[in-house]
Amino acid sequence: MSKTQAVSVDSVAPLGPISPAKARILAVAVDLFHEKGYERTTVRDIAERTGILSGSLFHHFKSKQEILYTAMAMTTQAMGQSAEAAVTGVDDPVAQLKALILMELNSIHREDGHAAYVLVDEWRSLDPEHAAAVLKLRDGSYERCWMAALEGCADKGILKNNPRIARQLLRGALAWTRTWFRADGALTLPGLADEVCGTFLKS
Amino acid sequence: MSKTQAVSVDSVAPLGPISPAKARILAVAVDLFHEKGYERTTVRDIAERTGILSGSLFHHFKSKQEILYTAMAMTTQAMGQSAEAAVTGVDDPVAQLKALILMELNSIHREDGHAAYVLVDEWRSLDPEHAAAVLKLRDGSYERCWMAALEGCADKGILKNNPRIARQLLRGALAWTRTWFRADGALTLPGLADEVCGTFLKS
Amino acid sequence: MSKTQAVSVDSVAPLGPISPAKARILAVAVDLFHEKGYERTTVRDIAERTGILSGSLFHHFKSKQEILYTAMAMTTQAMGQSAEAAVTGVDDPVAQLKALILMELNSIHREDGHAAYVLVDEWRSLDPEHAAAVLKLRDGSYERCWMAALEGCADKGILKNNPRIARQLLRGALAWTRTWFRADGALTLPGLADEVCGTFLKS
Amino acid sequence: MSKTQAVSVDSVAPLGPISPAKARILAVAVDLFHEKGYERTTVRDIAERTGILSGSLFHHFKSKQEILYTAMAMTTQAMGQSAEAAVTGVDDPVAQLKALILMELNSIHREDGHAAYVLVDEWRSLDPEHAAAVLKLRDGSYERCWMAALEGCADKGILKNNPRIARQLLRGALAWTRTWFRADGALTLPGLADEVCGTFLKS
DNA sequence: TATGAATGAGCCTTCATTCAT
DNA sequence: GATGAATGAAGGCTCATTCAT
Repeated sequence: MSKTQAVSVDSVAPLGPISPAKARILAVAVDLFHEKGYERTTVRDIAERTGILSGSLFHHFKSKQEILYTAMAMTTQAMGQSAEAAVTGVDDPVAQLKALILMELNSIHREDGHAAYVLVDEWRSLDPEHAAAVLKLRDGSYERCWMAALEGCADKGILKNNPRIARQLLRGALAWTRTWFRADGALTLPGLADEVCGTFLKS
Repeated sequence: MSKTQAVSVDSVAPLGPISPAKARILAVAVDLFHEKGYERTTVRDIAERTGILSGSLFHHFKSKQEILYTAMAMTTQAMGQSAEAAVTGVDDPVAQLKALILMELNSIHREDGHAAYVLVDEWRSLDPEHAAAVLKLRDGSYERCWMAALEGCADKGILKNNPRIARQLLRGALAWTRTWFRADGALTLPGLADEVCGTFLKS
Repeated sequence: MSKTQAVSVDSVAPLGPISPAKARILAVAVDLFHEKGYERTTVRDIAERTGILSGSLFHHFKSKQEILYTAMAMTTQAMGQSAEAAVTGVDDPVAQLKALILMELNSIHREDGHAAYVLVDEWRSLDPEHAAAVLKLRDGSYERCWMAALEGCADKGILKNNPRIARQLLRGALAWTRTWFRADGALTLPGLADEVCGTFLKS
Repeated sequence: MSKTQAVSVDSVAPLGPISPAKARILAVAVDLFHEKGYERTTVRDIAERTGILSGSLFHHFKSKQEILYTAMAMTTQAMGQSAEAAVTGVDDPVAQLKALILMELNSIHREDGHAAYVLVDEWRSLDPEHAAAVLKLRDGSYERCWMAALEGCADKGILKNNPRIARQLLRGALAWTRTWFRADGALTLPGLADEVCGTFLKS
């Protein structure tokens, strides 16, 4: 996917250090993007909820777009690290897969932030250059973990689909849980993870 | 979901007759929404590509929002009819499920319009009242077909998941294909439909 | 006043014959202008309440402005005739004055139309040329009657003010009654007319 | 009048502090409303004459309507204060009445602003809620002064009419002077005030 | 005469961004 | 770093008027 992009990534500034002020702005922005969407969230909304004035935002980010990009890039990095952590020291590909599914579900449904939502829902609001930069981050780490686990399962002959296709079907199915899943007595996040894992593996 | 909505649907005008002019505007709008998203599409964009002036749009639709609503409602109705057609005369629940999966994939990937994309991607741009009206349309027909097929499979003991969960996982997985699936020699739409169907059924 | 206007009246078409259709449109327009004001009344409002479509209005009047002008000019003419009728055969200037005051009050407060309101309230919405034409109509007949009565009173030494000033004070006082006077047991229109007349004459 | 209004005043923001920028905008707006009327004055007109761009207006006022409301409310307050000042320390009700008449005429005909014109002429352009708020301001102070003076005259038996009616007739007569009175050698504002006062009192 | 789609200028308002203080 | 007034380009929508049918 990213290989077919003709867009240069060089013009996108790398993720600099995140000061506490920046972090607060990002947290607010992510919540707001989740509530109303990027386009309908104004820079004033973000400033107001952060407790500063709109002009001050631009001392921290040079544009609204950069806020979105930073949020997505950070989330991507964080999820990459979570993925690495989830599979580190786990040899069994089935266990790896189960861990990754649970990790992705946790990212989506965690209560203290909506960064993973934004990563899916606001993709189209990201400029092509920024999108390419985020994709590059994602493919480097997060997706590598997934493909390793899936290919491990395939090698053992227990994956129902081709690993590439399985990955895409899984991604869609998991991302969509944000619209319907609510933890309750009957179904917990780990329970859902097990169920999804079982679906994609031969029983 | 729709049951917990406090929003009244009564204020939303029912879908009136679609004149040729309206149909042309809708087709253009759907393409544009797909290309750039609802928010970034201006009424002037729509008018220009339709070949009329922006003021003329408002003879046919009383607001930009109504264009979105009409497009979504029409697509929902059309998909409901396609779903009914797909299962009519088919008794075997597995065959029904296969037909519905293929039908949904066809809706998403048809070349002459992007209405199904819009139905998924622009959901958040729809006012609560309009959203409730569309949901009502969808639950009445389209989702009923799906649940009948899935429950049929479950009754025969060959569905891997609870029907409700299966439906949601399937919906996410299928909708997401819009971002990665491109028909080529190796994988056709019916081939993908078979593969997805097989994933969710015990082999 | 009209003498100092440099505006030519020639460009304003004289009042042609008023067909029944025109009359109905005018009646509706006057009511609407009274309810919402000229600017806030749309040509579609007028058409709708008349029971025709907006395009059809322009077969009867060549512009919205012409509707206003026609309504004002007709009202002016009608009030001129009422004034002539009120003083015809009356010799005593005090009786004339009383009759004119009552006539003006009746015009303002009649129940079957709001033409006199419009004449006062929408003056500023009238183009200078049309305004000059209406003024000319008014000065020719209506105001002549008033001045004759007031000068008659002055000649008898019973008018408190200079006739020109008295006329202006009276006009303002009477026009303003539209905002506060409501007929009830205590105060009728003839009663008010008597009271006003008494105010401006030495007792 | 205001008692029969069902409109709540609570939703109307109280008059905040008037910054110099706001004051300049208001002065310009009032002049423009006087020249062309509220409806025909565009926010671009106001901005241009103020020397700013149209977008900047909305830093100071949240809508065009709020500009009108603020102008009217300020004028109402100012006239209330003028009225209090005019009668303070004056015991004789005739002198009070004379002072109030002159004060009202001065407000209407002052050369440095047309606020009092706007107060009368653009009443109908004011939203019902804002109108109720202005009425409340007016009845609290301005009208109280008038009624006190008129009732004082009535108690002495020298007022020709019932005080309520006298007030309304006076208001109409004085407001209308804006259309015809021009100070010249023959008639000055104080001269006119005397004349009007004499009209309403028994000689 | 009536219709109603189309016109196109114009309106109020929003909003990301800049910059002097 | 923070402020908040100012910018100026759009944006959605309105509306008097025209005209082919």
